[in-house]
Amino acid sequence: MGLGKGKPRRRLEREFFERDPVTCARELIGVEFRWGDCAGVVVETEAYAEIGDEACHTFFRPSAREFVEAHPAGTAYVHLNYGMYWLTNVLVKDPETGNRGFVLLRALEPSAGIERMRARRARDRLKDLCSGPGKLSMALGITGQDHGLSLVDPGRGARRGASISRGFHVDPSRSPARVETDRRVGISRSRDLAWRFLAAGNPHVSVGPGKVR
DNA sequence: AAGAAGATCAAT
DNA sequence: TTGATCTTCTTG
Repeated sequence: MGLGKGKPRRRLEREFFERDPVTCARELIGVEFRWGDCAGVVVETEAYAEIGDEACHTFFRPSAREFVEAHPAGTAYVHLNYGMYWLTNVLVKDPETGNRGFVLLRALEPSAGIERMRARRARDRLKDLCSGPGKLSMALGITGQDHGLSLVDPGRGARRGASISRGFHVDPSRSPARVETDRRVGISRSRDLAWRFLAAGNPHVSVGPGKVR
């Protein structure tokens, strides 16, 4: 469906994810995320930090701490939430400062493979396809099978036969996105950290800014 | 062995 | 506002 046939695109390399999670989360806004024959522009993210953030899985899950140790920056961290929905993250590790954590993908504006997304989601309206972390994982077909896959080494990772077009792509000539900052959604600890980032005014987000208590 | 909590979603 | 659904971790 025309993927890769538009403007020139550059894949984000591992170095992009070798920084602190908050910076990464902010700078992923406006970047295209491709997954096989589907893609969307990232319009909402959240940062989670290994240290000093009680909402991060590393705070209460030993297995998450082991995952951080065992994998390089740019690895997919996919987990099942509430027994029903897969949530997609990217592992971030800054080798300079030692800052480590995750960026949660919370919403995309669909840009390719839309019919496929509609079928997976059983929804028609564009805004219902990827406007939440569980929704976007479902729309793209991301599951626990993809936990541990590299998003920066195409063709390598846990799942055999995966598409080579998995990962983040930018148009180098694009103007920087206008980004809004807000508190994170659905957490009970470390509520006060303003580590959620949104494409300003974009209708494809999960929850608009200012609506998180 | 059992219980609780959890980065959600859709229907009521 | 509530029910669905299940893995990880903690406690006994």
